[in-house]
Amino acid sequence: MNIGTASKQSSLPAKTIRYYEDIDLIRPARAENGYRDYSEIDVHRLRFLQRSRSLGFTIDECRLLLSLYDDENRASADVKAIAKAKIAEVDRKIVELEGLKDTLSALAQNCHGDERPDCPIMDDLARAHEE
Amino acid sequence: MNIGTASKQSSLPAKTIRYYEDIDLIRPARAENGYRDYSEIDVHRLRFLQRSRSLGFTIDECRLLLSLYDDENRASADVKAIAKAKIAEVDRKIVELEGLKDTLSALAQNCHGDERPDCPIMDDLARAHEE
DNA sequence: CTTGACCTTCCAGTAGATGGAAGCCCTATC
DNA sequence: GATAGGGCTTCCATCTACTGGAAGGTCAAG
Repeated sequence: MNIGTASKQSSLPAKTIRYYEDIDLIRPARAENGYRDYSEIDVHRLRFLQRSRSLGFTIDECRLLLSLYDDENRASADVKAIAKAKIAEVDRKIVELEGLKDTLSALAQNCHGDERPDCPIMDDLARAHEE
Repeated sequence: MNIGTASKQSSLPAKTIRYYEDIDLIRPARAENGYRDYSEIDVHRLRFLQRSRSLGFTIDECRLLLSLYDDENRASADVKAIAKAKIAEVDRKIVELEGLKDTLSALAQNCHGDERPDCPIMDDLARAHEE
């Protein structure tokens, strides 16, 4: 099938699919006219990529997951380890963002937010950890 | 002062400071030998940038904040609006990451994580919203 | 035969830096 | 005066994961 069809079936933009080919994530056959020709298996891999990317795995992690996907003898523990590492990473990001939110909220709360120029947010940004 | 000193005083790598100059965020004087020569005011701006970047403001937002910083007649409401928009953005990201974490956690929990190859995580990635 | 949708390649740009190479400049030491 | 080091300069490349667009080939319908 052509890239447009593969795109619909995998929920990936055609541009992205070509890019994935560029970085050696997937290598479709070519039809005689030079068009890419995707098999059902290719589409499965594309969907696999779509799903793992949407779950926040990086391209390199996807590469690793794909190789495990291809490996009949993989241990599920290997997959689980990657997932757990990703969970920990997501957790760290959440904590970081919550800290950020608290700081910003505290600043915004103290700002009267009117026509006057004096502003605690600006003061904080300007002071910026002068000791 | 030289860039090395400005770097220490602003907690920004010299590379980053040069980059900020490249994108017109700051324009230091030049000494006769061609070295960048930072004033106290420059360092304040650098610290301002360091702090606002660390609070998650984009470069363009920093640019805007800096112009407000320079504006004696700014309204604190303008600053507060930017901060509130950023808070909302951070909130959206947190929600998104929490959804991600829940999905990943559910997958990981169902995976026995041993030597056997069968793995619910892989199954999910492979199934990937086939209807 | 033409139109329009689809496909191809290639090049550039996004955000925000960061790494490295080649080459000055400055200070200290011998 | 020579030299060694550290710091400074510019410029170019690289990273992530795409996305946009131009120029042009292909295909099916009317």
